[in-house]
Amino acid sequence: MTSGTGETLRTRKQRQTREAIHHAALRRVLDEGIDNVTVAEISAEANVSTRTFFNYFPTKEDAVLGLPEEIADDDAIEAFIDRECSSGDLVTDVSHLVRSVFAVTPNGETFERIREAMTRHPQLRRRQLQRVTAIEQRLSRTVAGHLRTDHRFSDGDVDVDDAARVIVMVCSSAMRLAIQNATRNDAEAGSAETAEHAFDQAVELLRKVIRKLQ
Amino acid sequence: MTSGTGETLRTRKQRQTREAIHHAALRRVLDEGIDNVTVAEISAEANVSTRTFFNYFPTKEDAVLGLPEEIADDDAIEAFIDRECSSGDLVTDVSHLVRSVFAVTPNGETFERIREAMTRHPQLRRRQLQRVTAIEQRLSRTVAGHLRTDHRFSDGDVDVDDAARVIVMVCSSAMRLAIQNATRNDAEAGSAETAEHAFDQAVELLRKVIRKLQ
DNA sequence: TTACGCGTGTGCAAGCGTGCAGTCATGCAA
DNA sequence: TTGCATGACTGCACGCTTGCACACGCGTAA
Repeated sequence: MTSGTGETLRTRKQRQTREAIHHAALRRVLDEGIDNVTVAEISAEANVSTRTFFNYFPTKEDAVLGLPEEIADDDAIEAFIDRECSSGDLVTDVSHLVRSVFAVTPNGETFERIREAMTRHPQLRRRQLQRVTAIEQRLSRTVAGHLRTDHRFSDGDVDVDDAARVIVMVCSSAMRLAIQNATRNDAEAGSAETAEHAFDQAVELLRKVIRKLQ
Repeated sequence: MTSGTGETLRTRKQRQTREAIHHAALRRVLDEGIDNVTVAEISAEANVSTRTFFNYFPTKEDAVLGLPEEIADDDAIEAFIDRECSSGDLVTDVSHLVRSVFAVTPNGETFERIREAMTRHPQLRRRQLQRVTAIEQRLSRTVAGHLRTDHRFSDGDVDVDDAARVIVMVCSSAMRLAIQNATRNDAEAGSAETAEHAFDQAVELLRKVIRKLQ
């Protein structure tokens, strides 16, 4: 009965509803501006009640951004860090970790439309930046676990939990900087490529400035 | 007619109203928990309409925290940086700058009660942390202006505006860390002194970790 | 096929937050 | 003292967001 990979009817309906709400929200916000569209209107266009709207997305902004079902859980983070954190450079590793949580790139066209909406409406960018800080605590726990195996932090000079929080904070700063750069009004017609590179550039910049501060 | 320093009747009444709302909010939230108190109840206790409540504070949380009338404006920041940013160490200077925006310590007892409320209700701490990021942009502009006179950044190696944003982000991370440390549930009965030192400790920690990351 | 359990959709009521417009008090100048 | 301009307080209407309770349909085991 399922068309895809063991996808049950219930699950499929759910995904369709989520996408219907997301697309309706994105379309109307791009057409009329976020402040001229109500949740009721978006819900009507997606054929659900407003109550159902909020079952799928916690805020109107999130519906426009089309958040993935759930931010990667601890296990996913754990798996990722095991796979990718081998460069030996903490800033690089943690930066990639922070970035991975948001690397849910939908198809190109939709991505561009979301970026366009974020550029036009600061509230959307702010919301996206908040998502970064929202996961800092969870990331800190994971990073702390891995710092315990790092020889540079085994001398007891600094508390490992504190160090992890600092590192995550600094790296997520780079992530926020990248988001800001990718959604500046004066940005050249960015394209996904620019958005892809914005993060790497932010990390590189972070590294340069740290060096100067020494 | 005015009791204090050229304070007109209008101004005095305004301050009294603000304090009445703040104290009512803080008292009831500490007594009953933030989710068991409505804006209507607080407003009633302060003898104003709910509409007036929101004329003074943008959110219920802000009323509990008792935000100062306005975050220091550009001129105030400018004056401060001229006065204090002379240590020759950018991390120190900018950190003090970030900190100064929040150095509106009310009298000790009220301060302790606010800290208690923040410790008990994460929403309050989150709100306080948001205030830090909210002023990052403004601080970045000021810092960028001063970086142009810094020999380390006159070589054109990195864009001054970008560098300023990175530095402010990193230093405000320290500020956020300090706020978190000062309002942890497992903190020893902190006292204002701990809160005072939390920030310096955070900056020192930041410096150590940066050194290890090199 | 039937019957049950559970997840999902919905309406309703309440609280939060804001723009608008009307009323009233304050501050100021004649 | 009087009169006016300005700004503060308020009510109202609306939109956002959430908890609760109920109804309905999907999934499943017999």
